Amino acid sequence: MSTENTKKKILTEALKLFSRYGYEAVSVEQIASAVGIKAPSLYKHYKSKRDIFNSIIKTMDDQDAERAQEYKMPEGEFDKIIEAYQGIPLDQIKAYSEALFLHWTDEDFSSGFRKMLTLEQYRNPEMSELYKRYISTGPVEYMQEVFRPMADSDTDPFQLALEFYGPIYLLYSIYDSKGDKDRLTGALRKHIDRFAQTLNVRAEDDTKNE
Amino acid sequence: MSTENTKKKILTEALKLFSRYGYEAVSVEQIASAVGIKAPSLYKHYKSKRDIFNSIIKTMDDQDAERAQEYKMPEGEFDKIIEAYQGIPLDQIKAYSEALFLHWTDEDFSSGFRKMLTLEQYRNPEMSELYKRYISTGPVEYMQEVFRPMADSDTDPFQLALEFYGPIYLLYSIYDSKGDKDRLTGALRKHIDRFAQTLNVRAEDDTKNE
DNA sequence: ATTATCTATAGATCTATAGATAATGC
DNA sequence: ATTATCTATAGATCTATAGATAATGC
Repeated sequence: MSTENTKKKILTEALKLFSRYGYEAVSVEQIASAVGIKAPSLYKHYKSKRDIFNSIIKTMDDQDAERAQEYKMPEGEFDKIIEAYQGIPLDQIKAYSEALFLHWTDEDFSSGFRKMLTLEQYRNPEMSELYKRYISTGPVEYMQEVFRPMADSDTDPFQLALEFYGPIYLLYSIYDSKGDKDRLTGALRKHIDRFAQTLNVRAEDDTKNE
Repeated sequence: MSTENTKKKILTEALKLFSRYGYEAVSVEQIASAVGIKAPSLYKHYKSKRDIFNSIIKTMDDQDAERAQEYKMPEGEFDKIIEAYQGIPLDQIKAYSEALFLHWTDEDFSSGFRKMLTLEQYRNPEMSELYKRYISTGPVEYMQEVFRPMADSDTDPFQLALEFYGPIYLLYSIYDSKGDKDRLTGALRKHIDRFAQTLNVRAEDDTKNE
């Protein structure tokens, strides 16, 4: 196998192990064994165990930047992003949410990365930040901005974001333990449909009461 | 300090560490140091590191059984429990959910236990089962049974359970990173109110369309 | 007198390096 | 000729035990 392939395989096998047992619980020997080499051979590719871990995070960062381009999401300051998303149709939010769900569950690397962050989230501020950004409060804050124009007196954006993203966040966990891709994607679609319907019903209700 | 107090302190300090770093990443010396003794002294109270871990789980099991009594929840077969809960008023669900939320976030032992399970959930089947039972699919299945009578053609119980419990499950995670108890308890209450309101609005809507 | 804690340490395991050997590429 | 892998091993750390010493309770 070529050097580059070995280096890549070390990364993916390490992620597999880290995402299951956590960084500290995985030995360099376990990683090497999964790759099919001896532990000392790893050090020709990475200068330390921590270096493998850091490379995983770097890889995710790079893929994330690529993905942002691919989805043609607005770039630049956070303020600009929000502005650009104010007029977004719900259909687009739906397609985007579904893609994101499959990304964090069905794709090996991203799914492993999410699980790894889940296991490392309480350890140190950097891991906590990454977990928040990708998986927990990040998406909530993002949806909050998306829903801001739809909010009224008794439905603040945070509440809407919570009710939109909560079930999705829970579906990640259900996927981890049961993993019926089609059923859960169906539930996700239904959830978004119902969420949109509720918003409409509420809006009509408000109009009636005026 | 008395023997029993030391034994208890070892348990709580170990849980604090396990819930932050994960079982494998915590050394016996770290636990001992948190208690204020040397590592070998631990072995007068617990026969191994794993024994401490098992005692934590045992303690949780016992507390859980006690709590079930305290809340006067129906006991016995799952079928019986469901039957007994069919006619439950939403106010009671609300109070129970709030108590459960504070239990898993605000109480040191339960909150630590939840975090520990979060970190151990992918490692082995036993931990996976406990995580599911207490935190993820367990509550979903439970709410599914509670909502079964309210379901109709386009709203299956799973969907309702997902939309009810999803935001609560997400609030655990938000609590872990931000931890504003009052604000998040408020959001929880609001969520349950809105959920109940939506059910009513939907029911009215159905009647109108008949 | 009994029991909790201590120091010392055995034995396993873990990360990482040194230097020998095998594989690969000009 | 260069580079990837191997064996051997240093040095740190980890769990757990043995036996000495200090603290506690009749």
